[in-house]
Amino acid sequence: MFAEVIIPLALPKNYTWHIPDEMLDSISIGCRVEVNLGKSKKYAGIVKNIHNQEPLSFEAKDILNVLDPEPVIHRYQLQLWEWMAAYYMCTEGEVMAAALPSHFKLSSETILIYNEEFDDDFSALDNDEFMIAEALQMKHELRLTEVQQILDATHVYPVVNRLIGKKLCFVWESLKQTFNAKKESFVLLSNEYHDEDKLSALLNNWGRAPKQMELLLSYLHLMKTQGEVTKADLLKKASASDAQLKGLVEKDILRIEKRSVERIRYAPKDVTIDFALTPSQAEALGQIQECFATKQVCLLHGITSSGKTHVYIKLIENFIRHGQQVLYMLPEIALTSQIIRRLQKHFGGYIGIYHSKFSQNERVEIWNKVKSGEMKIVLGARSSLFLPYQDLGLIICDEEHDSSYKQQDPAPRYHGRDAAIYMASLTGSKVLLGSATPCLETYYNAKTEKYGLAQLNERFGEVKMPAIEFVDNRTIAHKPGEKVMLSPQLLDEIKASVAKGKQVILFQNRRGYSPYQLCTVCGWIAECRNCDVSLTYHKQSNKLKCHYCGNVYPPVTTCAACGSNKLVQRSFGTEKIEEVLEGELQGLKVSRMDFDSVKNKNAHDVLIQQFEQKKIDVLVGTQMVVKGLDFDNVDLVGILDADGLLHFADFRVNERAFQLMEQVSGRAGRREGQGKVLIQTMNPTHPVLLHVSRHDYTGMYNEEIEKRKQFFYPPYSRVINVHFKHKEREICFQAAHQFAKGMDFLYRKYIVGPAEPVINRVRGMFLMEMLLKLPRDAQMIAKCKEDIQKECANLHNIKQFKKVIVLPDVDAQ
DNA sequence: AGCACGCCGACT
DNA sequence: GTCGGCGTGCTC
Repeated sequence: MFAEVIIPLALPKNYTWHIPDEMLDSISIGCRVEVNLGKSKKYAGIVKNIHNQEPLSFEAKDILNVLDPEPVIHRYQLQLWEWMAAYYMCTEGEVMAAALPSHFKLSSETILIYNEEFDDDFSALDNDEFMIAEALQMKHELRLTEVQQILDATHVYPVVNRLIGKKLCFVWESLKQTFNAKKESFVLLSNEYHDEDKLSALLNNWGRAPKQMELLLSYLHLMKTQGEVTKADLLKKASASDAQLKGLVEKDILRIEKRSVERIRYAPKDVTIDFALTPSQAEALGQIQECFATKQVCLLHGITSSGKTHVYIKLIENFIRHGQQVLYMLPEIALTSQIIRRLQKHFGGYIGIYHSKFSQNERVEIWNKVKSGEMKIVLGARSSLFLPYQDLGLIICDEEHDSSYKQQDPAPRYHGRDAAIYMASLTGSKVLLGSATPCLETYYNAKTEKYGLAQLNERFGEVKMPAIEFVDNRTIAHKPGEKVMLSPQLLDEIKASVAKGKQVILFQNRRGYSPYQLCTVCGWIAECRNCDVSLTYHKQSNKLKCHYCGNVYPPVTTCAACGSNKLVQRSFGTEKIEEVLEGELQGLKVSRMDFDSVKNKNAHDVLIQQFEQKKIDVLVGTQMVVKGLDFDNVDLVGILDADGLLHFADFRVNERAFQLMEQVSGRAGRREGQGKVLIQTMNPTHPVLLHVSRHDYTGMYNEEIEKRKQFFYPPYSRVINVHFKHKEREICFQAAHQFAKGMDFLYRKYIVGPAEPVINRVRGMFLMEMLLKLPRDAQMIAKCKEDIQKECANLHNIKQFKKVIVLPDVDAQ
């Protein structure tokens, strides 16, 4: 018998291994197996299929080991992986790499083992060999990474090979098992003293060691109050030392036991729903349930602050009362402790959190609890789709319009929402998409009745939608060529709001201090060495930063082109706004929330809590302030540079700009009274701004959908964006054109480009892009994906294009 | 992703 | 003349 095995590598197809007879009983589809790949490397792969067709063109190697007594993933997950690889044009191995917590993805490491028969004569060894030999003699085993450290070099194979040749050591490939159950020491009373009489006798006849007696008494007290006592806890609460405890253990009064414990502390498992839905929420819930009777997917279009979460919570309750599991997906950065706390309050220990900030050990723990069905609700980012749900009833995809649902860089470049809908069709689950500003494609699907539609048009507690006002930047005095940062109107409004005890959020979609530094003499701009972007000056660190590759440069004081020192800063980022505000509004507390200010794990939460507790008057931030946050006391929101949101060459700009502004506006006046939004712009009659001012999603939708139809963009077409990357601009350019020529024959009328993107160089690689707008014909799209792959092979057969990287991005954002 | 094989420049 | 650089291709 043979097994088709998925290896977490970008192999073009799955490989087949032979199943030794003795493993036939223990192996099954979905198990991990240990296999050899290449000369010595070992991997843990997943069995996708078991069959008896002997491969003809090669001899299958034996499987070395079956690593799991039962499958780690379900059959439907293998189907999801297969679909994802085909749809998003990557390998199943790449999907596997994204899907499994890395502790399941073992790969071997080389270990050197000292040959004990060696006669310890190191005289014939050279310097490097001697250092390794010495270390080996002492430790008997060395990992290859340790050898690299000792020699301070990466290329250590020659030395290792010489040592093997001299029979000083041999090598061993070992799979590293990396999941460690967390162990904690518990303190227990020896069985003998469970007898009350013996215990009191012991205490009454206590001789020396008063400290030990004190500790014992503390222990007895803790045990009575808590039931279980850990060593760490006991020593801390009794402020005792290790030695005292050791004394008691040696006298066989106490004993210590190591036990595996859960890393994540779960709240008690109970459901508390302590609110009632408003009539409009109840109606929306009714609509959703009605939709689910006939449709698999339903869109909940609920304006900001309408209490969508309450509807979700009721719906979740329904599903888990039927014993089914629920996945609640959010974009990564909206997974704030605010929303987590809120759900935990209602569902306690039934809820598990899964996203990138969790350690690999924690992820394995959640994985297992989801698989066993113990965990009923998962709150997570897109990757939580890959967890092994055993009975998934519902997937909620909140803020479904958010573009960060689409994975960008490593393959699979999948869309969390779309993959969720596909997965739901495999598991027979329902999908609820939620948004105040649905993605155009989604709304289209709802309008054409592919999806159900539920509406929530009333803000919670009858809060009015904020009033939108524009500040016409053209009427404000400013230096030519420079942007208005803070208009007098805005400053006055800020002061007025704060005077009323209210809080203010200012939104600027740019971090840093100043997005570029310009030489006034010759027009030179400081740029990144690896990317075609201008560098942003960060005042706090006094550095220039590239926001594309993260490179940091010292600040420039003289122009690199003409040597003048007349450098000015153009445009402005969050950091500069923060500084200027602090100058303008003496005595007000201004804070900044962006990628730079919330780098470490807790900074974000700390900032939010400070804002909630009104320790901050004005919060300046990027996108981050828009997502997943809910503040009661904000009555003014300022959008500082609306034009910056409207000037991108992308068919989704208008949609995006509307979504962003509408979401930011939603932060104003969330509980009482009417909030105000002040938008600074050079173009107050821009159609998108008019729709924003009326909170008119449908108006924006109707206008945009017409354009999509006219220019054949989604939802009327499907787009695949093919990226080309190469170190040399010319080769990249030619390769893209060569590729397009190859596709031209069948797809002429669907090709846009190829063209150089606005940012034409990232991390030292030049970029080209070719967009395919394909009709919504599944067969044609499948054929086109095949042709892209073929054309890619053709390109790589031409020797100057061998190293051109071709990356297809299906349903590109 | 590794790792082996193979072809060209700077050293004893 | 060799050692070692990394470009190319294969792994069931």
